[in-house]
Amino acid sequence: MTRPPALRAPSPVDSAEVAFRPIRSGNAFEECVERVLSAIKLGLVASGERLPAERDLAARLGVSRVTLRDALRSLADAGWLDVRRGRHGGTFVLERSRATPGRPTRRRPALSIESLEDTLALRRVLELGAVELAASRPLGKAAEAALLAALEDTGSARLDRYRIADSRLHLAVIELTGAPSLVAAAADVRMRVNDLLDGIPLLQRNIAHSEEQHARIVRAIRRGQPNAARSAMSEHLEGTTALLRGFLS
Amino acid sequence: MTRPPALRAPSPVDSAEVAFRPIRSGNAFEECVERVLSAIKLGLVASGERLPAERDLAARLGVSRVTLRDALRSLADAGWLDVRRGRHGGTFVLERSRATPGRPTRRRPALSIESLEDTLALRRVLELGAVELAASRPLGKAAEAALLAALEDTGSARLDRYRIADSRLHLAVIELTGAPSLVAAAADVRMRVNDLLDGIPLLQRNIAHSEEQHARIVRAIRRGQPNAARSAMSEHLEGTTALLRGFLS
DNA sequence: GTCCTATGGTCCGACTCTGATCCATTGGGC
DNA sequence: GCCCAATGGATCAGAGTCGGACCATAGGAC
Repeated sequence: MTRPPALRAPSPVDSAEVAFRPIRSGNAFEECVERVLSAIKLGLVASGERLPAERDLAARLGVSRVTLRDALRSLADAGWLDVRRGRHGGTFVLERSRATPGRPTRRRPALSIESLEDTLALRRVLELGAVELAASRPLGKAAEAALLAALEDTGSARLDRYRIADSRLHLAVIELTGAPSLVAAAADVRMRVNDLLDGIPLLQRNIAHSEEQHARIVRAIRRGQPNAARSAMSEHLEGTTALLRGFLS
Repeated sequence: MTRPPALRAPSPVDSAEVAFRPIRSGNAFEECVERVLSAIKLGLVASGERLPAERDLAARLGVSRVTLRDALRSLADAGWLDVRRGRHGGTFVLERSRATPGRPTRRRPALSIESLEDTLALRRVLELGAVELAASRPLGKAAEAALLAALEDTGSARLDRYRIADSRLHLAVIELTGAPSLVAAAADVRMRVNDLLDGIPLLQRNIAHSEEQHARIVRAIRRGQPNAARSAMSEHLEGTTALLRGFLS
């Protein structure tokens, strides 16, 4: 079971503190960069795919086109995007050949033990709850196909692509709940976990282990077994949880 | 069990849609109003209490003092706050005598059946996960006292104050997890639920029923019984879930 | 080959928000 | 009684952001 380590006294949280937390985590430009980068890193837009047209994307993000363009240009400069004009132009996600890792670009999040436990707790709650809900709903043909495709992808992904395929699979599971807010929250927390994992080497044997667990999770969902799905997911999350605790504490 | 009604086909959710959702739900002014009002409506600052000083609050919210002041003035105009100068001045939460309900002020959220189910699903996941986690952690003296105090308050709250006391108790439970992100997410979703409940009459007999369930939840937490806590909470949430589905669908 | 259309590229005037500075009020300490 | 400290009140210059209009490019339809 994933429990906060041992019997550490529960650190109190004051709701009033939380109620007055910052309204926005940065200016519009930074948040645009963050969002688009997240979409790429979580595999929500695949390599080679086109982002929505600037006018469209700006409208969806609720941001002016000027601001969005600044963000896109900054990502293009950093080697994430390729921007092309013309009839069938657009903004395309580049193959991320790990060739431009020079610029860190990313503000590293605070790595305190508290924020680590905070992130892990939220992830556990969201992903366990979601997988349970997903397994207790009827599974449409299309949804099942998407799920299986995502599972296949993690199986065939090479080491440097594994994190993306893994994120995509987890989000595919959560999409099955049909609850957009749940997907959004899970995507956010997953980015936080990925940022933490960036500092840790990924081992081939971890992947093999993960793959068995992924298969179990998907099987339980297809069979409509919420409890089995939940416990399989719990075991699965335990892997990265232990890994992160070990490296960062 | 709280399940989406019957076997309705799962509405697909596209992660890419979710990834490009609006970056901010309004301008800085509106979000300040929203936050402060939430803190009041959720009972995070009680009637008669003082908000943090403007300079302090502005810094915490990550907003300029001018903007925050606009928001506070607007809330004072609407009868929520009393602003006083001088040595021991400040911004105080007024007794909300239900006397100023004339101005709706609040933009009513979209009441589609999808957004209702979305909100309920997220609430269920967050609150069940949180109560389970809370019950599986050691309970400090101070935390236990706070929990019992919140439970007392719901018991003695009159009908027009019940919603606040109820919210406060639920958040007190979630605070026990020690995970600020979880508290923040739960506070947000709870505001969404409260907005929905605003359109529905509150019955005395619903309250009596709720109180038994609250007692069961708190008992399970104090005894360190995660499963019991979870199922008590599940049953409890079922109440408003059925109520909302009935009225809004 | 010409035109049309979907896309990115550029600029401008208006509005919003910020950070800083200084003023006004009030109650307690000395 | 005087002064100080903690608070709200007010103003301004500058940066950030927006909405809209117009330009540039490239491929497809005819």
